[in-house]
Amino acid sequence: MPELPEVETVVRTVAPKLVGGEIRDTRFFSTLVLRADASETAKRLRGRRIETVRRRGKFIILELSGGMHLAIHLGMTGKLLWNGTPGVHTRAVLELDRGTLLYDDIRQFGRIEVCEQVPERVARVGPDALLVSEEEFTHLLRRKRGRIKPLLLNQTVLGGLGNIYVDEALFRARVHPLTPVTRLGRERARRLYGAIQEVLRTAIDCGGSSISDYVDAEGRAGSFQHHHQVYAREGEPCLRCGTPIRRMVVAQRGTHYCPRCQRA
DNA sequence: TCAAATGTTTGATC
DNA sequence: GGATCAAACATTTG
Repeated sequence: MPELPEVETVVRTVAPKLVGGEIRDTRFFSTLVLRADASETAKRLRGRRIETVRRRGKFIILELSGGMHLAIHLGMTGKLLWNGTPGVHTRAVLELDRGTLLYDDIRQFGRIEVCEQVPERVARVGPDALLVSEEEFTHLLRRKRGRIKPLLLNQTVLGGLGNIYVDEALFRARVHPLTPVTRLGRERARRLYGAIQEVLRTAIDCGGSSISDYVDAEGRAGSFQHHHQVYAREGEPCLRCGTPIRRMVVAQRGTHYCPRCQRA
């Protein structure tokens, strides 16, 4: 489910419910999604007030009273649900004074971490893809080598992009996924920056992409999947030139592109 | 039965 | 130090 637009949507829908609330109790039905043991995690959370809820890349950060931090990464199938109904995939429950927050995760690639400081893995996340300036973005590319798609997926380089939005942004910028960053040039780097901003902003306006079962904290699906131009469109005509969209594997991820609009 | 799925980490190799 | 690649994690779906 979750790349930057989906995580942003979750944060926006869950923040008004959580901020100001107090964590009364917690329940964990899986140790897999926890980085520390359940009783220690519970102890660190009980009685804390939630002061802020924010996003950093694909992480959701809850700042709690006493300087405690709760970091949630949704992995591939994680969901936060406000006052939802617990089911077989419910891995954690936070009971607040004003309602209940469920963490559901089918595949359990997501992680919940509670510590005094912002966790190191969160601190390592690069500039946020939505907030980065054009200057910062092009400067960042100039210092790197390698192919553009793996680079954009690297969260320490740029925070928030995932497989869907990288493919969509590269298509809109007419950049081939295997293009060496060193050969991008000023013009295409600028185009890529613009495409990333446009795709992310439009996707957030749509409440994200619901490609399997993604929903926000209130159970609402997103609609950006209807605006996908290449992702999961293998064999279908390119919306710009009519050439069938191709799929290949790059960085071990399914990669969708138009062989005509995005020349190698 | 096999492949693929919105992600990250780890270890091997160049 | 980096970049690349494969494998692993766990579950569902086609």
